[in-house]
Amino acid sequence: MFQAAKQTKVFQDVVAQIQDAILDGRLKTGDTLPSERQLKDMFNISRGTLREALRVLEQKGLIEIKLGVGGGAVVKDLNADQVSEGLALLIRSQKVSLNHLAEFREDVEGIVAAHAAKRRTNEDIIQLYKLIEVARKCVEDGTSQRNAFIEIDKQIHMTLAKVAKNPIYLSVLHSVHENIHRYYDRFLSMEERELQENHQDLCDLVKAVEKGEADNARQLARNHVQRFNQYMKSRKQAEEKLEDRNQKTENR
Amino acid sequence: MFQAAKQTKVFQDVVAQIQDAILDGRLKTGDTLPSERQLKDMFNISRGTLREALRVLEQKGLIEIKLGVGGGAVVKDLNADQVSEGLALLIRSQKVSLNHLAEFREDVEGIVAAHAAKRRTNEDIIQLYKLIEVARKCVEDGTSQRNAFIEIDKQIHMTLAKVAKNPIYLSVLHSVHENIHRYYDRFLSMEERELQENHQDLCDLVKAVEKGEADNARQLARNHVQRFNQYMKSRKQAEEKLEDRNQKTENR
DNA sequence: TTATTAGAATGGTCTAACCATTATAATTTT
DNA sequence: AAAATTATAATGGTTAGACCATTCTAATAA
Repeated sequence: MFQAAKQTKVFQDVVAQIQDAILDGRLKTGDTLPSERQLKDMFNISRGTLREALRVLEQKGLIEIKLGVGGGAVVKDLNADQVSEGLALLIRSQKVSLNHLAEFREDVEGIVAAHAAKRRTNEDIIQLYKLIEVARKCVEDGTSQRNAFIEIDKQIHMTLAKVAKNPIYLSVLHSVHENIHRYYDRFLSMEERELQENHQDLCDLVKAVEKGEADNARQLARNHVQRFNQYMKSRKQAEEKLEDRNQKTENR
Repeated sequence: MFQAAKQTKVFQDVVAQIQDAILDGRLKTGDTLPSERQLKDMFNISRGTLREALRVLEQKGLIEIKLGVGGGAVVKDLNADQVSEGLALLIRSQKVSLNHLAEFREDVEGIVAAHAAKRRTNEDIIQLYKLIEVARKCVEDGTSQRNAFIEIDKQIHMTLAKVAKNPIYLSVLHSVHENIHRYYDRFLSMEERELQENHQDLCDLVKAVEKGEADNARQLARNHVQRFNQYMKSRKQAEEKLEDRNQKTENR
């Protein structure tokens, strides 16, 4: 019902003023703010207080601070980093598990694929097929290109989110991919056959999007992600069993 | 492929150390950190640098800083505030529109309802019916209780997200509700009939969840949110037309 | 017993200095 | 003249010490 009461702390007022200027467009992406020594005089505050404000703005992802001559606070382009950071903290604090993340990804990638199928343009399709082609080459080069394939896979999914034409999905999926990676990295070693399967998945998915088959695209995307997740979970279990065994051996 | 290189700035090192302690559980929710003057000696840094670190941790939502005797940095319980703040910035910077938000909400509330139908316990159902009952009373009291109804409606949706047993949905929906509110507040004035419709929607939805009818629950949730959104959009359009007319009058 | 007041601990802010980094200009070398 | 080197100055990063504002606690007074 009510809004938070007025901020009394000086640095919060400074944060609010600069943030408003950025969000209202008075400060645009790439603009450089005056130097700290100028700003402190403009706001009539001390440098320490100003720097606390800048630190907050930096953490919010609104500015980036560069060193040296010509340095200073530069207005950043807003992206999903903040949402991502939030999710990352939730994961590290063990409020979110791999299973939660996997389920969420299945659901959302399905929806995204369906929207993409409804809204794709010719340019979108061209871009998707280009990525598919790159992925194909990775598979051809064999398992040595595993990491490259994973990267392309991610790019294809992010491109689909773009094609879905709703930036919220882009932000959210970016966060999820960024954070699910931490699980992936630990036990990722796909076999050639699995790479091929995944590539085929993506081909079918893009085809469905091209044809505008929303429901089909949804299901294919879900299956693809599900397969990926299943693979990841079985790897994780295998690793945990191994750890258990090692632990028991140590305890003898 | 690579991780960010080592942080050289002192305050970042301090942030990392305290953050790790919190996320590893060495510092628990509610714990109070030593005073700034003690901490600065422990880290062997100046108070200014320490305060920059604390500001960052505060912005991350990890600590809360209290004034006065016995004050200091208190470890906060992690919740969806950060994800929410990120989304709020995306919206205010006009990278996300009401339509985007509405679509996202329709999709996600549908999924959440479906999961809830699969995972509900008896306790969940009891809690939901209690909320439904409160909502009924609001409708009975008429349009004066409009805001109360909206609040209960939100609570029911958030409860469904809890029942879905995946905290990511809880975080994400929290963000969406928090931010869609800014649109709502401006043009919200439901008629009695509309309140009743909405209440009926919720009744049907909870019933479907109770019976475990996932697909049905998904569809009902989607419809309910869609109706809400439609209502909001038409109100918005009406307001914009009015503004246009006023503007033209002024220009004469 | 209750109300008031004084004290002390703690965060908030200020000042003034020096260090570290870096783009640019000046200088030297080739 | 061109390229490499070096100095300069602007800017963020850090430090130290002081004082103010807030708030809990305990001493004091009613």
